[in-house]
Amino acid sequence: MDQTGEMVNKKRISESTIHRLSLYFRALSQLERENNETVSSKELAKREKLTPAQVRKDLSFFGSFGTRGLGYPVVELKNKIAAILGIDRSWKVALVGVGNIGSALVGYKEFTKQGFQIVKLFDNDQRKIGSNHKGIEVSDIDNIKEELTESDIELVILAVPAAVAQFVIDDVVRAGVKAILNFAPINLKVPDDIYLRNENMSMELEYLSFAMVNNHTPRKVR
Amino acid sequence: MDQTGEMVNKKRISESTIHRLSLYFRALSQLERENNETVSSKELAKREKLTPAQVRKDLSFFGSFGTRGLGYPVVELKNKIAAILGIDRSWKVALVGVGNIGSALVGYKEFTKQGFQIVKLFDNDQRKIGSNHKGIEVSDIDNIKEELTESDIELVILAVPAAVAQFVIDDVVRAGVKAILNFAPINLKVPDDIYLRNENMSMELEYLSFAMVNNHTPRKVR
DNA sequence: ATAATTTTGTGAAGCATTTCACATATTTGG
DNA sequence: CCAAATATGTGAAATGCTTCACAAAATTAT
Ligand SMILES: NC(=O)c1ccc[n+]([C@@H]2O[C@H](COP(=O)([O-])OP(=O)(O)OC[C@H]3O[C@@H](n4cnc5c(N)ncnc54)[C@H](O)[C@@H]3O)[C@@H](O)[C@H]2O)c1
Ligand SMILES: NC(=O)c1ccc[n+]([C@@H]2O[C@H](COP(=O)([O-])OP(=O)(O)OC[C@H]3O[C@@H](n4cnc5c(N)ncnc54)[C@H](O)[C@@H]3O)[C@@H](O)[C@H]2O)c1
Repeated sequence: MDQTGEMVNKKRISESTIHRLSLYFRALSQLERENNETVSSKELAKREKLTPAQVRKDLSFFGSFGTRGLGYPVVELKNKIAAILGIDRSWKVALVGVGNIGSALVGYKEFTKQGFQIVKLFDNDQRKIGSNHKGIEVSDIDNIKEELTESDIELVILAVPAAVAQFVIDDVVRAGVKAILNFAPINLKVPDDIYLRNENMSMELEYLSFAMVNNHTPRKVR
Repeated sequence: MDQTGEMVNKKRISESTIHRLSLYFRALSQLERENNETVSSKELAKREKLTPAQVRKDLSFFGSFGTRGLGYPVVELKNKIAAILGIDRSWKVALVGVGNIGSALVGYKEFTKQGFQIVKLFDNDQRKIGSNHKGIEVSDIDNIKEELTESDIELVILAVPAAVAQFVIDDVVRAGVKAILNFAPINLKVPDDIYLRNENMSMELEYLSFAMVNNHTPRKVR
């Protein structure tokens, strides 16, 4: 370890590589359903609109999983990637803000399949507190600190209005949660040791708008 | 123009720059609400966790909007960025798939504020066709070609199950739409002249999972 | 009016990511 | 069993993106 507490010699993996691992995982799941034993970097690349070299380079950061002349074993590689991404286990998730978007996310099967289980809901609306969504009772946001602290929830999805998002995330952080996915269109301040990702749909619409107005030729889609 | 029909000498603007323009727009909207006349690249950067140099470089691709020693005029810059992004106008949008996520998106105020107006809904579920969501009647997907062709809709949000997404997008493309925002977790095939963006929430959760498991220190949040 | 301060705009340098290209390993076909 | 074909893994080159650093311009202070 060095002074910052970081592993020395541990290669930096880029955000793009991690995102592509998700794509590989998705393609491999499909290949498995189609009963393919092996897959080449060429085929894997084609399925996610990438290049074969990119696929091989990405995988090479984590080991060598293929056989020359043959390709990669589908199921084995899928499991390896799941382990790398940390989705070879289940994560308990709490969702804060059971409104339009929050309700849509509760019970989204794809999350559960990937190991993300929403097991707790919070809101501050008296009409919602105590009500039941997909078998989960909505808790009072005022109890979030106690309820999260004594739970094994490590991840929170934040789906509250932007105006209150900073206050709510402060509570979430105080409750000891280290990873947060935020849907509010605002730059939230959190301590350095918290992993925070933002989902910003307007951004993608604006990208499309820009592309149309400017006849933009993107290097690639995302 | 060169052989490909592209403007020659038109600088390639990176995807990252375009996404940051959205962030600048958002920060400038807030600065306007706070009655700030001007803002420096330093302050703008701070508000979106970027660097001042990045802000200035991004803006410099499109012109020189600031005053040395003073900064950028808030309202003027906001309008300039809106024009660059193409959101200084209104875009008519159709949404296909009025399910969990689709319903959440209909009537999401933030979209309307940025000029994206959802004016048409499509579904294939007989129970939903004819019903009313936020004042919009749900149309039958079977009529999409005619209804879109004779409309001024230029953008489609696709919120149907992954299993049918390719068929539905084929219909959307045939109807002449050139820009699509897709929520289904699948790589859709479209002709080269179609702008397609994918919104993939699992990817962000998986990124968080990877970060936690690997003690990942990201270069920056997104 | 002048000096000190602030802040932009931008080439150039530095850094990160992607693509190339090929040695190497393995399979496939005869 | 050998030759041809296939496909990985990876340094090196190419490309792309971010940060640096500073001249130039404007403001602010005296
Ligand atoms: N609706 C969409 O399609 C959409 C899309 C993208 C992003 N978003 C963002 O997601 C967030 C939620 O949007 P929405 O449309 O679901 O809004 P919503 O008003 O339907 O839901 C917000 C929920 O948060 C709850 N809430 C409010 N204050 C709270 C607090 N202090 N503690 C706990 N809960 C609280 C409300 O009671 C409500 O249930 C917003 O930030 C919005 O900008 C929404
Ligand atoms: N629910 C979520 O939170 C969530 C999050 C991220 C992504 N997604 C993705 O968004 C898509 C929709 O998810 P959902 O949860 O809203 O599902 P859903 O089943 O609630 O909604 C899908 C809607 O599409 C309609 N539909 C089905 N086939 C159709 C067709 N051929 N033409 C037109 N409409 C058709 C259905 O009738 C339904 O109303 C899926 O691809 C899903 O993976 C959902």
